[in-house]
Formats: sequence, structure tokens, C-alpha cells
Amino acid sequence: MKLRRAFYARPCLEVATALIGKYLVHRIGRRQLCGRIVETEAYIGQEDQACHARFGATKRARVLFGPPGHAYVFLIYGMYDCFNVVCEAEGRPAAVLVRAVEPGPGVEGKTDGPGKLCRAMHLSRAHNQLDLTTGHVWIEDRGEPAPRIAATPRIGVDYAGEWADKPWRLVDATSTRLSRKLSAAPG
DNA sequence: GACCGGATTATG
DNA sequence: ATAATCCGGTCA
Repeated sequence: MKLRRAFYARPCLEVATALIGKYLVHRIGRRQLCGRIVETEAYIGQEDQACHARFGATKRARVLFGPPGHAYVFLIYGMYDCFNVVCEAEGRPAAVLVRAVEPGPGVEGKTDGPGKLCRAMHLSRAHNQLDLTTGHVWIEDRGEPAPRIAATPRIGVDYAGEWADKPWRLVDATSTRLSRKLSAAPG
């Protein structure tokens, strides 16, 4: 079933973890594109120097300060879109970036990266601020058991000082479709 | 109004 | 290792 507002109105890391194994769905007319989420990243608050809310509620980051359960989609490097879901209480800026999904029926192209999955699922900045509890893009729970989760540092945020080291990237540890392979476990 | 650099990807 | 490519944020 479709995730409701209460799901998103929780601590960002909790949401980022719970989203692994859920299904991202984009309905275009009678057509439906979906993918199983296998990789996410949490961006948490103005203190987090990797989070777009670090400069406060600017025009771009304003949606992060709004109510949970809305989409935040931004353009990166002039050519790729990144899809996030706003979480935590209104007024507390935080979001979960969806970094990889396992493609479902109807999805063409690779989905093992934030830019790639947006391209394959036809998600773009046109969906920014969309309410995921009422719109034509949503996330649903299909009642599957929770996957085994692994946590790693976030990707591409080396500029964020101590915040770059936080293990806020969550993945389905058994998935073969991550944006990067997990390092071998020590021992 | 100019300048800087990025939550990426494809290619060499 | 590096190019592609554009917008947001900063500082003037």
C-alpha cells in the first residue's frame, strides 16, 4: 500500500532505512513505472554541511523545510536530476536521496545511480514539491520482509568536513544493483 | 553581475 | 583521469 504522511514524518535515518525494499512508482497516464529501492542517503538539517539546507531556507531548499512526504528534485552538474523525499517534521529540513532501484516492469535503462534512475523512471524537476501521498508519484509497501541493511559513508560529499564521514548511506546488502559495490567485510 | 563548484555519468 | 553543462549560492 501507498506510504502515508506518518511514514515520512519520522527521523530521517529511520526513513532512509525503512525505504530500502519499498517500491517507487511513477504513474504516467495508464502506464506505471516502478522500481524496488535498494540504496538511499540521508541529508539531515542545517548543521549537515552536505545538505542543501545548510544555507537556510533559500528558494531551492525551501521544500526541505516544508511538510514531509513531498518530493525534492534538483539538477546536479548541469545534466542530471536527483530525486529525494522530504522527511521529519515541518520546519526541520531533512530529506532522503534515492540513489538506486532495481528496475521493475516497464522501466528501460539502468537505475543504479541517482541520475540514472531519474532518467529511466522519467522523474525530473517537474516533480519537485509534488505530494507523494496524493500525487502521481509515490512509494508503496508490498509487505515484503525487511532486507538486510548495510550503512556506508555518503557518496560525493568530501567537501562536507566531518559530515562526509557519517554512515548515512543505506543499502540492501544483498542487492547486485547498487551504484557502488560494498567493500568486502573485514575478517 | 561575475565567479565558483557540485548529492553524476560516460568515456579513455 | 577528465569532459560535459547549468544553476544556486556567494560576494561585490
